[in-house]
Amino acid sequence: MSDDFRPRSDFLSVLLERGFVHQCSDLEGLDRKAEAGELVAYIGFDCTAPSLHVGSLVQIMLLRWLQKTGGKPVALMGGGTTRVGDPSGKDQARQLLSLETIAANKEGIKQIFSRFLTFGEGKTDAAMPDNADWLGTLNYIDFLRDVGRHFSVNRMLSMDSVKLRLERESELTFLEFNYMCLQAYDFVELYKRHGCILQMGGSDQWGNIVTGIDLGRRMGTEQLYALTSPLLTTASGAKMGKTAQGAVWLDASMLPVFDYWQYWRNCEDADAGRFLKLFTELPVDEIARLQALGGAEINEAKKILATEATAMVHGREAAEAAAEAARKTFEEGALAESLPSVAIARAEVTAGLGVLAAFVKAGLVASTGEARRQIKGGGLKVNDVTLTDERAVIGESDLTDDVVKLSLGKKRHVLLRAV
RNA sequence: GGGGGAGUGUCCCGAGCGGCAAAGGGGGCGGACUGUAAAUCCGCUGGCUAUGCCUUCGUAGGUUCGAGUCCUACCUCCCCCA
Repeated sequence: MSDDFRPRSDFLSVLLERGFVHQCSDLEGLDRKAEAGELVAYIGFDCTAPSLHVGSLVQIMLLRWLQKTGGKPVALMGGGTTRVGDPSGKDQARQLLSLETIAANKEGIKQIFSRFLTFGEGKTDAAMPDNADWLGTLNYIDFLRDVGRHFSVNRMLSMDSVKLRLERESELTFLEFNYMCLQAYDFVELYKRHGCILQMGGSDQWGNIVTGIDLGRRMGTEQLYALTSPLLTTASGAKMGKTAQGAVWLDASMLPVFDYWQYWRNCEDADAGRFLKLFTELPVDEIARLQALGGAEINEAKKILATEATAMVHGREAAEAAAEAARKTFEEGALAESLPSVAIARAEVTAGLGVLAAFVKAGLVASTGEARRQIKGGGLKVNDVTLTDERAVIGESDLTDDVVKLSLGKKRHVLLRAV
């Protein structure tokens, strides 16, 4: 990527300015296309999970910015390719999913996208095709003859994703090996169907995308383009979007809004500015000001990051509520109504609920054994009082407005609500 | 087809003379210090109705008072030869 390139299109201006671009096959060419208007670009998402998590957020934002700057975003559902699996350097071949699971996952993912993009039939309305539509009916012989002849095995063998597997002597099945052919074919197909000339994706997709461009040239499309976003890691090098509890889901039923807000609030200082640019839509000069805050003041920036990023996914109201719950919990030590809560039968409390069982029910610990260990380490609190006796019992006297607050460590809180 | 090697705590890597709930590390969680940060230090890191019981070392059998460890068969993966 050339440093002295100055984009004229809104689309690339925003992307470059906000740190979305890792590699691009031809910035100037793409810039001209974007400037001419109605740039159609796509990103593929596989359907391996019932929802999307923070790891896909950069990609989602790319599509959102495209739409905001006058382009047409296409979110390709990999209903077909999910049945194959990307080699992508992982040692383990991906588990093959059933058709029903894939269909269900697709539904969940649609929900997420509808919060970020405007769908419809208009010129800049987003579309969500599924490559199962064309891959599913593909005839093997026809595919080999029309498409397969354009692929060079020599080239494919030299690609990092493949090379890595070969070098590690880790098995790479023919099935996986074909993944990139199908993905390349998707690009050509989307060009034909939607006039899509740009494929975006994470930096690990570079090889696959370029293969698509290449296939396009051989099959007579116009010039296609590739643009990848940087692989996101936290300042200390960990992958984004994973916590001990699992992935940071963008679906409130899989991760409470409060926890989502907390995820951003707890990012490392060094990441705050970068994340504000990528995951919020605040103006960059405003972000520069926030980023410049030093010491404890950077917490203000992180709170803004959390609220803005949460508002994007869960709506402004829910985000404000999460921010308020956090403020009450951490800054006042008060009991906030909107902490994640778990319902429990009143009778259980009346009869006296053992603390070990209570924490397991709240989902804060995985087993009574873990609860015991945490108590020993001073990690569990009931209504902000550190537990010292694992045989303690929660009774009606512990309820305030039918609620007991259970805490694991300083940050994780759940309200147990008697009903 | 023939020969050689490997599979360990359901996060990963990895030690393991027949007494093993199984060394060590990474990761994670908790505590201290801070600012709900980073770095550092300390503790924890199979399950349970718990001085006991149950389930774990690829799968199924066997030898033994006792098997992750020895024997047999099978499964999976890797290497070499054909």
